[in-house]
Amino acid sequence: MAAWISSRFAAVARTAIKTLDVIINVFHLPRRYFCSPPYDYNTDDGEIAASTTDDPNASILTFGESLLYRLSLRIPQPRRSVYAANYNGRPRSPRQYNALIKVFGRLGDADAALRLLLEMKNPNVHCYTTAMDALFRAGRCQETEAVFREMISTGIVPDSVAYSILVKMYCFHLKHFVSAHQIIQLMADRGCEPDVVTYSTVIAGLCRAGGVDEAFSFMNLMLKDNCRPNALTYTPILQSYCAEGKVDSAMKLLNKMKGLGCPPDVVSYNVIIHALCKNGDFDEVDRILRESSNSGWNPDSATYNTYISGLCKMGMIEDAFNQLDVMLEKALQPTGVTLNILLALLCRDSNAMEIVPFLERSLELGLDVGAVSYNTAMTRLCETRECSAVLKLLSDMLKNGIQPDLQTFNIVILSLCRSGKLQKAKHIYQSRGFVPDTVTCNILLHEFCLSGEFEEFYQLLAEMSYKQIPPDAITYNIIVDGLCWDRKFSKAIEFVRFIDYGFNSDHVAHLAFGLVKGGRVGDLLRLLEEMKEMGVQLNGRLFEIMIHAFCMKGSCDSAEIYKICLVLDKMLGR
DNA sequence: TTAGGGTTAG
Repeated sequence: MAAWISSRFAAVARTAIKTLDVIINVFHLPRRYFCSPPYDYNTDDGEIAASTTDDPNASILTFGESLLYRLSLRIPQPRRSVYAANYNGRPRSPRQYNALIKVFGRLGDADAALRLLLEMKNPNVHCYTTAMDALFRAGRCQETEAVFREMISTGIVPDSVAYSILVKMYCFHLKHFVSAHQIIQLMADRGCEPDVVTYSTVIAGLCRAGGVDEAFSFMNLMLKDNCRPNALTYTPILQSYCAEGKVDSAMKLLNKMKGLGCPPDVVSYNVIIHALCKNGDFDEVDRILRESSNSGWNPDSATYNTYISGLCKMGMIEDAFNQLDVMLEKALQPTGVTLNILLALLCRDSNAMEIVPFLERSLELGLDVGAVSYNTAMTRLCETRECSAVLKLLSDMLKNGIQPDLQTFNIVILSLCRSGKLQKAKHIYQSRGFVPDTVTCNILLHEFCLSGEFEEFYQLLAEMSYKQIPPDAITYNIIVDGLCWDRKFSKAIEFVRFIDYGFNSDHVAHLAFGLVKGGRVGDLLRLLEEMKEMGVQLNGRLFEIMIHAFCMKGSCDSAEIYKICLVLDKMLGR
């Protein structure tokens, strides 16, 4: 066994060294950056040292203070470079305003986009629609419509772009296709003909909602209205087929598209290549790439990122590096996504201490390091219980003007919980402007259970309901665990009966574990009897979990063994 | 009008 572990370790180490070599070569990183001593951060009580700021004389901020200060800036400051590079301080013409509104919309900063629109004297239709799009991207539907109405009230006649954004909102966020259709009819009535983008938006929305048949029906309507589809109209359909595992149907449609007058473009091929990679069908990917020039398309960085990522996921690291070479030989630039794929590999195979200097150097080189890169690194550091390093990276993100996303904060909260700093985790959750999701709540609920803070546990559940944060299967399991740990066994049983109309095997497993651990074998036997009467299948996995619970409980003396036999009898239907 | 809306990779 020792020899096997030793050889396995050697293989992992070789892969890690190779990964690092490739990253260093691709991004032209001097090797010394990977030999530097561990980065300097304060390991005491989650404080971030002032060395993370530019001012060497700055006082030491606690993590909470530093974070609260940042979070209190509800509206992120505009990136200076955006202004400086383009407009020497302020936008002047409507076109400049529009470009800037678009930038903020893409950065997810709808407030900044809206502020710019409001400071304009006479915004035109372009500026209004770009601001609408920024609000749509931030999920702020009511305000999107409000800007649309405001535009009309100023006497501007909405064009197909403005209507298409409303259609997009109804399809993607509200999933109300009847309203989307009504808008299309309304615009036609008002003399504004829906174009290929308007129709393609609906088709993409229907596909996202799982309605491929409806998408085809809608395409017939589009053809009836003399609007010709293009590659962008068909690509969401290809995507849906692939998501349903119907890669053959996707391939057939792809081959049919040329004859339909809209040859597939690089994105259409990328969708197919992604599906083939997921199935491990790399021979077919090779064939498609070999024939690309004859088929009238050129692979781009996304094509190779998809391929390289697929190979990495299948553990084919050598092949992945070979494709990276091909990509670079074709003079395709490695993107932020390439960086993230390699970073994920580095996180998997290398020492966690290499990750921070790697990110720092990537930034220095001007690589497209974004929230995803930091999240990948922080997840790894959270797994290795390096909470201080996670906080250091959060600090770096803020310092470098990279907007943390919800996933970033969830990783930080998890990391704080795992290192016993529940108060600081709660501090983030309660910060002004922080919008938690199901994952945030699951992390905290689980932690409240572990630390026996049941009052907080029930309060958070009430908040989830109040804030309309939907629970998922993990939340249900945590609730079952929590009720059992709080010795509210009857409520736990009642709850499992209630979820999904009764006795989901995953939740039952949690309940069985809690009942055994709480010494409520009688309740468990009655539960198993009830399930049997209802025709619910009792599987071996459930029994394994219960035996595990008995073992965890210890004291496997004759009385406990007797109880196990009772449970086994019940399972076997005796 | 060389501005604004629909498809892909982590």
